[in-house]
Parts: sequence; structure tokens; C-alpha cells
Amino acid sequence: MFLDLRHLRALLAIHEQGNLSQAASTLHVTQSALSHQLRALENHFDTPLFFRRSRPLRWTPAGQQLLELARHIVPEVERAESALRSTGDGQQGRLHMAVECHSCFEWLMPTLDRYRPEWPQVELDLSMGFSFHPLPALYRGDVDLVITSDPEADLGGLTYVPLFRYEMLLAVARASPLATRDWITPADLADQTLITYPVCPERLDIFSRFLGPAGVEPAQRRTAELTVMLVQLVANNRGVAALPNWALREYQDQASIHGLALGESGLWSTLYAAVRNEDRGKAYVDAFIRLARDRTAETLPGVLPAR
Amino acid sequence: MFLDLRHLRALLAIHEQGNLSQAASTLHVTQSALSHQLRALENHFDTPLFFRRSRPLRWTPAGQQLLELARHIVPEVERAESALRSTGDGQQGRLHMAVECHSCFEWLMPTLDRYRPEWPQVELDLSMGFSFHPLPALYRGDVDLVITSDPEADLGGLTYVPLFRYEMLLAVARASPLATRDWITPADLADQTLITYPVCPERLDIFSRFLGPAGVEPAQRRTAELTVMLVQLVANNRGVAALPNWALREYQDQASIHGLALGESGLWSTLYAAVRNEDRGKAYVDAFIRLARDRTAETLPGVLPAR
DNA sequence: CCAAAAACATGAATTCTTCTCATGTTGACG
DNA sequence: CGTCAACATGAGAAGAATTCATGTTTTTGG
Repeated sequence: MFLDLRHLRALLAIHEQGNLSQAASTLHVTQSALSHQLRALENHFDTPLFFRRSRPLRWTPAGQQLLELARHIVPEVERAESALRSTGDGQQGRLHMAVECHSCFEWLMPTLDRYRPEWPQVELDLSMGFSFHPLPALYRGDVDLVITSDPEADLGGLTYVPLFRYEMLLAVARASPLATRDWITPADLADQTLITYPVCPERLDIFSRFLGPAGVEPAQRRTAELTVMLVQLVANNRGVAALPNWALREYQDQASIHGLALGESGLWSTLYAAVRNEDRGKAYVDAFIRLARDRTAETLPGVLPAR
Repeated sequence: MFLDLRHLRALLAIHEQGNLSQAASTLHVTQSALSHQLRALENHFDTPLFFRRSRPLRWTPAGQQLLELARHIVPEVERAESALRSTGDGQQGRLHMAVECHSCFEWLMPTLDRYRPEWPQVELDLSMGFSFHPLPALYRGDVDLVITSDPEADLGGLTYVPLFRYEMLLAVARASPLATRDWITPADLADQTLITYPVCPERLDIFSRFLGPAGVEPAQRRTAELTVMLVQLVANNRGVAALPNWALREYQDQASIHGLALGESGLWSTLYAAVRNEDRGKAYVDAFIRLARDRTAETLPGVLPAR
């Protein structure tokens, strides 16, 4: 490949200015340099780009062809360059997020709505991680931030920033016999139907931190993708479900459900934002984390500041 | 503009090969060169393109952005380069034509149909020159070949290649009183309606070489864009028209029209292909001219070889 | 877990490219 | 037909990219 962006920009300048001399000065080179450049191009492709010894300048078909190419390519490259430049100073970037915790959707959306107008240059995306494991994806660079309650085996190069603490509650129908209890033991669930989000048990706190250690399995399991569906099923006494306290609180009034502590002292979790070490310190990343932590602790009922 | 096609190609190779060393060898440079290149890019934009000290290679969002750019741009440039290369050796090029002589359409189309399959790489176009003057357009580079019967005031840099000779005839209705004549004088047209293509009189042989020199004007003028329309009008005795002998011959059988010589010895013209000097010698140009000259002289009734 | 290998990084020297300078040619215009 | 502006060209200077030699890090296979 002989052709160079320098050549294309030169052609563009020549077309805009109408002659070599002026084009050269807008490009901040001498007329001689331009002349050499063109000669080299023409020699290389063995075809003239202009009709020589003729003024005003006239382009050959080959020249027009190259000019057309320049018109396509140069602006595209310039756009990419300026985008990259502002990536460097942290004003712009990509913030593709994934949530491991499904009910996080509920508080994340309002946070995103506040973030977006303040950082309009940031390319936002949010995925639920149904079909991939968020943390490896973060490591690979497919996503840039993961909301998780499980600072898992360090893949290396990841930073976990605590956002806030919340309590996992067991949602039961008010009609359920369990509803009268103050708190629940793992054994209480041995004859219950447990309704969860459709992910593997290891990624659900109620399994990994409550039932698992006690060696208990629920009588049945079924899944629901959306929190509303899950709440509906519980209200109809079709089963019980573990929900963060803030999520449960939203539905408590409308549906006849009740929240019970898991264990005597309750099952508390901390939610983290995981980012790659390299991204820590980028203005738009830190701004998001700060917003998520502070705003959420203020506005979500029932959550406590992290630590 | 710092970014260079070399950088984009390097990124593409790295993506294809998955590591610097192999990418370097496909690019025929050392691994060191690639490493320097990447370092320079990252320094310039002040943002990493890869996650360092990690294998397999992982791209940062910024890197992915640049890679995306490379994917768009590099193939486009490569296409343009190879097109240009084959322009150089005359196998490919642009052959935009304009005809000054309107009835030329009739013989040009079959010629083009023969030319096209033999030179599939040549970009063909044909315009009738209603709205511009073909020869200046040829000079400017807007078109590449002009069919004209008037090797006019040399603009410099144009070559006129004679194609063939033909006779201009006056088409009259068989019902017309003129139809009995062997040949026509300019004065005979003083009380006639003359039907022409819609171009200025100077570009019509019957004015510039027959009526003009004799100082005669037809009683009326009207125009028709298509030869069939023109023939129709003549057949209905709504006027007379000057037509090349080959064009007239085609309609003579169907419509009741008759062709008369203009002047005792007839009005003979030579048709030329005008090209820029630079294009003379290009394989695809010369091939077209040869085809137009030879095939037409053989197949068109009534035309004579040039000279 | 260690050693060997593969991949990557880096500084200095070299090679190559591209630019400028000085000057010669050519074309346009009065 | 002479003058001016635009373009061309060769030689040398400036600068950029590459290589070479070598050091560091990561992976892999025993």
C-alpha cells in the first residue's frame, strides 16, 4: 500500500484551493513538497492525476477517482481522531454495563437518567447478563462496568468499589403460614417453592450464603425474568422469593406480600461496581460510580452506606 | 492529523493474527517496529489501545474504536488503489462520451453493445450534450470522448480522429412538391418549415454549411428531441428536416418520406471522435475508436470510410 | 513450581522518507 | 513579448520509521 492519508488530504486541499501553491500553504508545507508528492503518486500509479501544463487545474478521471476517495475517507478519519482525543482526557468514552443482580434494574435506570445529561458524550449501554458471565466479559473488555454483589475470585486487574449495603428479605404471601414469623431458618424453606431469576444457583445469594451452607434445598424451584412477575407469583402464594429490601418495599403496598429476615441477624449484602483498574480514575467512570453510590444511598429506602 | 494508514493496517493485522509478533511478520516488519508504532499511537492519543501485560491480547474500547475505523477504511483504500493501478495499464478507466450529432445515437448504441463485453472494466456513460457544450467539457475532463462533425477551433490538447463520412439529406414528405426534385438549393427552403434537434443553429450543419453561407433563413423552425418524432412530423408534411443518410434510410420504408441531396454535389460531412491527447494511446480508448470506425463503416448503409 | 520459551518492550543506531531551499520552466495576461 | 504567478526539479537537510541488540514479562510443559 503506497497511498497515504497525507496524499488524500493534499488532494482535498488542492481541490478546495484550486491550485498547488495555495493548497500547500493551507497544509503548511512548501509548494515544492506538494509537487513532489503528486509526482510520486502519479509515478507510482503510472497515470496522471491532473492535466499538466494547464491552468486552471484540470483533474483527470483517475484524479477525480482519488479525490472521491479522499472525500469519503478523510472526514471519517478526522471524526475518529477527535473522538479518540476526547477519550484520552476522560470527557468521552464507552460505559457498557452489565448487572449480575437482576433487581438492580430498578434503581439503575433512574441513576442512568441522571447521568446521561451530565455526560452526553459517553456511550451508554446496559445488559442483564442472561447469556454471559459479566465479570469475565469485563476482563475481556466487552463491558466496562459490572454491578455485582460478589467480589469473586480476582481475575486480576479488576477493582471493586462498594456502593451500598442492603438486606435480602424473603418475600412471602401475607396468607402464607410463614408470614407470622419474625425471621426464617434455612430449614423453613425445605418444603417451599423458591422462585428466582433464571440464573444458576451459585449466582444467587440465597443459595450461596443461606441454603447452601446449611445443606438445604427448597422443595421446588421455578423462575421468573421480571421482578413484577416474581412478586405476582409470591402474592398468589405460588412460592416464596428472595428480594432486596428496597425492591420488595416498592411492591409491598400494592401486592399482599410480606418481607421476612433470612436468619436471625438478617442476610446483608454489599453491592459493588467492578471496573478494570485502567478505567479507575477516568472522569466519566468515577462520576458514574459516585453518582450510583451517593444518590442511591440517599433515595433508596432501606439501604445503608457501604462499609 | 497523526493517524496514518500504516497504523490502521497494523491494527487490522494484529486483530487477525491475535498477537504482535505474527502480525509483524505478515506486515513484513519486525516485532519491534510494531511495538514502537503502537506505543506512538497510544502516546499521541493519551489512551491505551490494548490492556498491557495480558495475553491473549485484549482491546480497550478505544482500541476497538480504531479497529472499527480500520475495518471501514483499509478495504476502501485498497479497492481504490487497485482500480487506479489498472487505470495505469489501460485495462480499466472511464469513458464518458458526449455526442454533438443527435442522430448518432442510432449507430452508437449498437457499437457500445459490442464494446461493453470486451471491456467490462471500463465505466461507460453517454450524454447528449443538450445542456452543455461537449468540447469544452472534454477539455475540462468532464467527459472523455466526444462524437462531433466539427473539428472546431483547437482548444489545444485535443485530438480529432476521423471515423467515417456520410451525406446529409433533406427529408421531405413524398407528398411534398419538393419530393420530385433531384437536389435542393438553399433558396428552396425559404418558404419551408425546418424541423431540427433542439440545439443552437451554429451546431447544425444545415445552417452552418448550407443555409448560412447562402444567407437564407427557413420560413419557420420547430424542434423535436427524438429522431422518430422528427420523421413523423416530416411524413405528415409539417416540415422538412436534415438527416444523415443512414438515419433516414432506416425510416424511409416505414414512413412515406424521401431524401434529397443538399446542393448539386450533396452535403458531405465527416464524423470525428475527439479525445484528449493524453488519452490517445490508452488501450480502452483506442479500442473504442477502432470499433466505432471499422464496424460502423461496414454495417451502416451509405457511409464511406473517412478521408 | 520451575525452567524454558514465547511474546512483548525499549534505547540507540541506521536507513529511508519527506521536506525545504534554490533555481529553472512554463503558461497567462496585459 | 515581457512580466508575473504558478509549477517542476535536483540536492541536501531534517525527520520519521525501522532494525538490532537486549531486557522484561507472561505462558507453558515437565
